[in-house]
Amino acid sequence: MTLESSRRQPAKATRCERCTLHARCLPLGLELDALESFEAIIQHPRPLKRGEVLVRQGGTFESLFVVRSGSLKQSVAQEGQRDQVTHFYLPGEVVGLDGIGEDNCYGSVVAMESTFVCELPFHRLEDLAEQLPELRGQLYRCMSRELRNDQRMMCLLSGRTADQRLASFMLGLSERFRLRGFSPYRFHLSMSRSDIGSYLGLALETVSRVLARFQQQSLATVAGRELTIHDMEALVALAEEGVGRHSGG
Amino acid sequence: MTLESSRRQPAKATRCERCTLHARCLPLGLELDALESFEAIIQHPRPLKRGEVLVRQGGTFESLFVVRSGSLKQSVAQEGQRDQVTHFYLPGEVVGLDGIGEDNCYGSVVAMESTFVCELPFHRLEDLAEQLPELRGQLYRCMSRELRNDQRMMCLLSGRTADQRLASFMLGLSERFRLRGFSPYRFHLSMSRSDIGSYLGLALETVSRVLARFQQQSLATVAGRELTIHDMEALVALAEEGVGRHSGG
DNA sequence: GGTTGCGGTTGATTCAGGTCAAGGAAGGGG
DNA sequence: CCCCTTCCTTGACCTGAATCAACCGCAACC
Repeated sequence: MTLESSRRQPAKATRCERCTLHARCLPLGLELDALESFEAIIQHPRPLKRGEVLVRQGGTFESLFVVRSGSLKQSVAQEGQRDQVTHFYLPGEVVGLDGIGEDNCYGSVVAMESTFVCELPFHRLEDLAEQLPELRGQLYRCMSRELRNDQRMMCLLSGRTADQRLASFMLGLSERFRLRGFSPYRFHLSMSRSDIGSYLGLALETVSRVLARFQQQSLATVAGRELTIHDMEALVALAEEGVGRHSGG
Repeated sequence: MTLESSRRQPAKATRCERCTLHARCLPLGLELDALESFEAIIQHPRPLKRGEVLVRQGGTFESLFVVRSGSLKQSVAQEGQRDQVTHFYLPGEVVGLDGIGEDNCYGSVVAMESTFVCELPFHRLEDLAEQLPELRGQLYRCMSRELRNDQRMMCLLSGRTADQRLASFMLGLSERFRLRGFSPYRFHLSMSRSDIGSYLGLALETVSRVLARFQQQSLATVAGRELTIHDMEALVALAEEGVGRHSGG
């Protein structure tokens, strides 16, 4: 379900070329005129404020979204259970791939701070992809990358300790920021401890404690939501370390 | 990496229409002549014996595979850690979607019993999809279905107890067998306790104990690898039940 | 027939992390 | 300014599941 069109901003022509995310976004590799056709289908819902809903669980699937600035989380509400955070989305990442080929959306997607997105109505994107092999390739690539990420996540959730989960989480974010041209050593966590806990399958208290421990060990500093990584190598070693018999060795 | 072509069986024309899985397979919804073009690209590697490798982790991605009979598991080997089972594949399911748009395969796929597959060389499939919107749609649908399954799995792995994981697992298998025309109440587990444990993020001893408990509670009977479900409703209730504060309530 | 090895079960023990509880810091609204 | 709420931290305690270990059944093989 998209935002009501009455609230949409007047269509400003988007120039992907000028976008700082161009090198990491969906239309990557499109020729000039292909890019123009692509830009023509982009819509811009009004900016979202912290806590606002972009996609409502169970709502009709109509569009993919690309984060332009800000960040969002996807969470899944299940029968009689607390919401569970399944994804965080940073600028340049595609929201809604899991809705393709289904009528309705699997989870809700909520802004964690002021957030701008580009909206891509899926039927128009599909039409366009029919003519642009490059775009088709990009779509497949996005989806399979997400499949691999989810699998990595499944491995993380089943075999690793709380420390290792947090280390992997921090390294993952660090890498994503680095790829987007930000510092991989120092960045802002837009999600709460509770979101992190839900995402990593830990109680929020555990998240808090592990972060404190990392700080004692001089691996990283966490001041509120400002994270500074001091010892990347140690974090990598921790994240990859095998434990026990069941999860590795 | 596919099996060496020298070992391939002579190309027998495949008739998807005649296949019992037709209604649940990739070419679903193709017109007659489209179906013929599809059948033309199908190859048949020789049948796999238990333990044989269909896809080797890190090998070049070339093909998707559809299970025709038998079953396989995907497992991921990580730096200094035990292999982790990430998927089980039953007849009609598509293997290899996570390799699309990457040079090499994310995990290894191994037969758990004598298994036949149809091989679809991806570049040929892509060419064909260019002409067949229906096929494109089916590919997207498969991938997004897998994305949703992985998310469900992530939720299962982070918030649920051992009993709930096993209950969900059994119900998931039951449903998959049902959809394929087999009994949802009584079926064969082609995977070991250790595979189940790895998949569900549990020690194999825990799997064994929980199964024994289910038996005591008359929820199901497990004789070796023959599983009989006695109380489907109770299992559903167990699987959906909220626990504690962190995972629900 | 004995041996070896794998898969599975069961028991005893341990511990990582969940739960409960209390309180502090920060931000927003009246 | 205070109040209220939300987020975070820290401590005490408890428990579910991992670990360690012994053992059984069975099939393959010599």
